[in-house]
Amino acid sequence: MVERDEFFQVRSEKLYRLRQLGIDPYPARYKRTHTVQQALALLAKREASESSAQSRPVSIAGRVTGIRNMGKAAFLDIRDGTGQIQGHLQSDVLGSDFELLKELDLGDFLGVRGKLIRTRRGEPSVAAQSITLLGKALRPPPEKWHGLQDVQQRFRQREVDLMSNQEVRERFILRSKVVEGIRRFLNNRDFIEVETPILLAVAAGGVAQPFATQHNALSRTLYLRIATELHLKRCIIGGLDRVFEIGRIFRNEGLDARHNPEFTTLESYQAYSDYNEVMEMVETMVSTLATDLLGDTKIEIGSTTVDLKPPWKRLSLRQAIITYAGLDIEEYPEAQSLAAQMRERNVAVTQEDSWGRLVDKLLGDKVEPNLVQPTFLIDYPVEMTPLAKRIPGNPRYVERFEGFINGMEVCNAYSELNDPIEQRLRFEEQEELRKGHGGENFDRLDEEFLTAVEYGMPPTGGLGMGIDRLMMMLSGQSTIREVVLFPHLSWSQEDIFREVDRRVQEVRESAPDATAEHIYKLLDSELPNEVRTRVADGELRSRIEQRS
RNA sequence: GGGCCGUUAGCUCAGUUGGCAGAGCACCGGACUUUUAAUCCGGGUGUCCAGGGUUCGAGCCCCUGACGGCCCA
Repeated sequence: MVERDEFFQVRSEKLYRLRQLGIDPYPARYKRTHTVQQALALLAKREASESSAQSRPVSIAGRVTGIRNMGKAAFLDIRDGTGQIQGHLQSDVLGSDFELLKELDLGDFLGVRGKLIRTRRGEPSVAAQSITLLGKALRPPPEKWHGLQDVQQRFRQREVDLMSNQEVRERFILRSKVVEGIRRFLNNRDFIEVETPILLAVAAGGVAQPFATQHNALSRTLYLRIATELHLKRCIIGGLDRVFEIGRIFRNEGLDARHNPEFTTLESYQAYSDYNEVMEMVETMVSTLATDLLGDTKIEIGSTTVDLKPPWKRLSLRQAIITYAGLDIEEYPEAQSLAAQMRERNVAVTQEDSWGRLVDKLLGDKVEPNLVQPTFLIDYPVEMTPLAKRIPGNPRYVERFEGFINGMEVCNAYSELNDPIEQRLRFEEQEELRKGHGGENFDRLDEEFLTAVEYGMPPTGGLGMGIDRLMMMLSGQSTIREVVLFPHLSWSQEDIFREVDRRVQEVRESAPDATAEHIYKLLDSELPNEVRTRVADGELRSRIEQRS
């Protein structure tokens, strides 16, 4: 629904007047000769050479972010993606073009052609010889000094956030550079980038609930991937010795500061390697990114300083739990006895928790918050990790590590299990555990993957890294929403009304004779709680009436 | 799930003891040919989150709910 407020009205009228004057407010193209950055550089270069050479006019284009109107002259701030420059408009120079200024608003896009000058106050400017409207805005930008602050609106209308908050723009430029840096790093190490399917018959390779969707032509339920792991290993099996994928994965779980239902991961697999080499790669990669992009391995996250310089601390999971929880998991090999010990330490546990789940809770509750400086926790119990290889001589543990920074998990890696017989058994164990612990997530048996491993798989070091969490760390943000351009949010009020209207329509179509009262009663009981509680009775009734 | 804080103009925010709903920016009208969050003169544009309650009178007090932020689980 378009809001027709005062601002919209006034700007619409300007739009109409412009068209009356024969001006196209949305021209198809404009011949820009310089970006703002190029124009500024050109001016600086000319001034440095102190040549008196006559300057040629340039054409720049961008959004009008400031207007200082002096009557027969005006100064406009023009911003493009590379920077901001001032346009100096004078009525005696511009003639009829100067009339356009009356219809110009903050937020409009404008082309300015003229010579580069520096004003009396030293501001680099384009002395306009002509101006061209490139795109009229019908809504005003947010307050120019504070920008858009409302958190919900910032995420729901990220474009407004981006246009008004420079640090937000810079953060997403950094994100692009981080991804680019990872690609370059891996390419330099002879990895190739591949793309694997998102729609799958079995969402395996991780421990999470998948989203389900429907393939109409095949009459088949498909799942959105929860990991890229199994297909990447099939690439390794096929002889692509070093592969990686940076892509979106989907996990059907709640939203909070660290979780978005879709997020980006890097997974890499390297044949003839193991988790020790992957550890080396991770600490080198992350510290290289920090040095290249932020200029230092020391980064500020809130009030703490984290130093990403290698080597990172290595600590066995068992030892970490002994240190931070005062508990040796080897002394409590049964879920029941371990749970009892955990209760004594005020860790919330349930009767149904599996042993692996309990260890995971210990890790999350007692260990993770303490791992502020970069730390690799290594060697995990086999129960928690169906895809990793056992440690020779220590078969209760697998060669796995997770990297933690600032109390947050940022990566997970294994010496990959390449024994097809054991891999099948480990998957079957997961299926068994699922039967005993219905409320928990376990990995799923993927027959196509097992067949692939049966063709023979080299020893391989694999890595999964959360790009969003890496970005949180590198940009010092405490929520994932600040590093995802368009994060998922719960129902907006507009969503709620749309959903109500849709359901009203649905009922009417299936039962054309239904009375308003009947529809009300039906929807009152059938609307999902999330929706029903956010529609007042009167609102619901009036929306039903509207449709009758 | 629990605790704390918040929701007031398009945006950023004030709002006294319960007594005519405010400021800055933005916007509208006017002045102004080198400004820098331009300046000057004039104009307040509102479902004070919603619904109840107390009261002569509620933005403010009470209850319920919604939404959001932070902290805890």
